[in-house]
Amino acid sequence: MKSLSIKDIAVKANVSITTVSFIINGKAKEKSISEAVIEKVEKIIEESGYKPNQIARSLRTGNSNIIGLIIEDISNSFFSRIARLIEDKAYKKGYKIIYSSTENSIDKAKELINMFKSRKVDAYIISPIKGIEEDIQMLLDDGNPVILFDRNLPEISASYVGADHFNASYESIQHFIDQGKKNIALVTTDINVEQIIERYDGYKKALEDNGIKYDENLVLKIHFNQEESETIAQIKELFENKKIDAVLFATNYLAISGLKVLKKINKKIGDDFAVIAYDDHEAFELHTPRISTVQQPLEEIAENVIKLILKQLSTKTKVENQEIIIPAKLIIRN
Amino acid sequence: MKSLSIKDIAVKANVSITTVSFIINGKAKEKSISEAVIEKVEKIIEESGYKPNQIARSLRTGNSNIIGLIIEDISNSFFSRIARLIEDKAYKKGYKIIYSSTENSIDKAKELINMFKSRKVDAYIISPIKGIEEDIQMLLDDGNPVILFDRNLPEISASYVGADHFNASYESIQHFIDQGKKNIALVTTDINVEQIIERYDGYKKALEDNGIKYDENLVLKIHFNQEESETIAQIKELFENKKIDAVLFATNYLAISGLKVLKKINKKIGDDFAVIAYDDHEAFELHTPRISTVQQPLEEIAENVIKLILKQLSTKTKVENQEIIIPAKLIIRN
DNA sequence: CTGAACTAGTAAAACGTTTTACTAGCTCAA
DNA sequence: TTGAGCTAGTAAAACGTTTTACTAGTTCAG
Repeated sequence: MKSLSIKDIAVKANVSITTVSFIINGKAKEKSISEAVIEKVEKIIEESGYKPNQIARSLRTGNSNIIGLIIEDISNSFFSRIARLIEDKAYKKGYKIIYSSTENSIDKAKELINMFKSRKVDAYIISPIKGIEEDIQMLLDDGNPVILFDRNLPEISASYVGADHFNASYESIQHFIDQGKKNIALVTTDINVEQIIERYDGYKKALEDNGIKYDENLVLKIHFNQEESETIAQIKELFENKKIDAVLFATNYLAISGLKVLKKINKKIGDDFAVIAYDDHEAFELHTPRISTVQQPLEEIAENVIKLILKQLSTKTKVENQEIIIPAKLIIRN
Repeated sequence: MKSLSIKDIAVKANVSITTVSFIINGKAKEKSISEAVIEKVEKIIEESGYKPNQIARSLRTGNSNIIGLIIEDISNSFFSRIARLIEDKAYKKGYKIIYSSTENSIDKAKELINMFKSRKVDAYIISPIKGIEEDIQMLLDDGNPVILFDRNLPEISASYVGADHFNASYESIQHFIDQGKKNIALVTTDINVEQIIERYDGYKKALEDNGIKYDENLVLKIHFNQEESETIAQIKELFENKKIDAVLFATNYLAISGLKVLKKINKKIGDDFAVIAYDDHEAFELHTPRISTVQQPLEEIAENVIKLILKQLSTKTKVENQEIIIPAKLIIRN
């Protein structure tokens, strides 16, 4: 069944298309359409269930009321929670989200950007990876609102919202040291993004400031999209063959793998072995013993992302770029 | 900066818009465009980085290459994992996903359907709630491909993909009984959807078949969008005041709350108290002791959803509705 | 040498909106 | 009495494609 068009409404109401359009868009008053006509048309719209074709509208106006969200993986709870918060807030302002996962692939990320571009999304929210700087720069050059989050790209001057990874990591290590730990491991990924590097830098700096020698054997860089079984094997090897009394996991899924290893080799978390995980996860609170964690302020991140987006969307003029760094919280659980 | 249009390409190549369009759409051969022209135009497109405007294309052709996904909550790991799998498979076929969460609100669900409709999505994948039957029926009447998943709506004859909730629940209870359990509780939600009802029916039938009297005091129906603290209080009340030796949680988030309660009141899972959770969650494998779970075959569900969608999209003619029920797996962990 | 069939393309309509520029009739102050 | 300003609208262009129907020239069988 063909759906109704504005023309059908116009014919039914015996007025011009223009008039109907003005009424739909709330410009009736300003364009001096009489009350009687407004009522008549509105009634017909109501009764017929007519809904304007957004595609035609987009084509004409050049904006889509859609915000593109590009993330690493929607099934990662960090991203899915952020996505939900962003969706909620965007929805309230009449924007819809169209998302896609990059899986850390540069090609896929580039493709997604092009896809969104040809779909004329109104704004881009991107958790970027290295290697797509050029593409993002093009978006910016074309005057598109772009907000980076979670990971920054230093070469790009776009607005950015993210947690203070360096300090969170630093504090975690400091906490270990305050507890008397000496052999502190870091399990991180080899993916070359700012936020991971900052976590690494925080680790290193904290050791250094406390006069503990950095030992590269205690840093395990996991290849970012390998099978979990391999990850587990590598962590197992680290835990079994190195003298370690504390470990910081740089992401929640690494921590999950790490906890599986501990279970497997029957190593207990306790006075002589401490663990902190980056990014909270339901499993951590339930784990016995409970796992300490660095909590990113998801709500605040989402809030700020949307705030920046809306600001950019509402003013035609280029807005000053802003970098919003929000402290992360170290939650100590025992 | 204005982006390029097909017209710009046509002018540069000194051919007509039509010719360019034919080339873009791979119809050059069939429309007998010469090899020389094809090459020239393709070169210009390549060099200029021209990408067709999908909005104009959608307006003209009437399809968008977008699939609308309506779920309860993207931040629930069951849905985010399904979403990811669906996204992957759809992406390979050139479709993008636009999703939204209903939060179990009928109004929001209706609104979302309208939104997707006015965006002319090519197909709808919906995890529905009661109360939107009419709206879904309208989509079907208009000839839109619609696949329901996870939850069926008995009054609607659309294609459906989901797990066999009744049997999974039945088997879980049977397992408890085989272990000698007598006082088996069910913690479920009061949300009125097929899949939850089936889980309840399976619980009841298993008790009945084993000659155990159904006791409504052992069934706790949690209001679906209340604060977690209240949920915890209600479960605590159940665990403390009723004689229970086993409990089945009808969703993973209820199980998470339940496990928190057990931790709080220091009740141990073991020989005299058994737990099974519906829908797996990373926390369950890591929990001490590990939590047995009913695993839904996510991959298979996503696979079948996409298969049905693609089948409907590829044939213009109405496809026979299909109901695909996939067995769920009871994973016993100790 | 004719005209059917093929080659290589093109002009223009259509998709459903928004928006600009216009009109015809009226009022009313100078 | 005139013309500026208001009222209540409308016609048509434009957004960027796809697609239908057309053409002008060439080939080649009969």
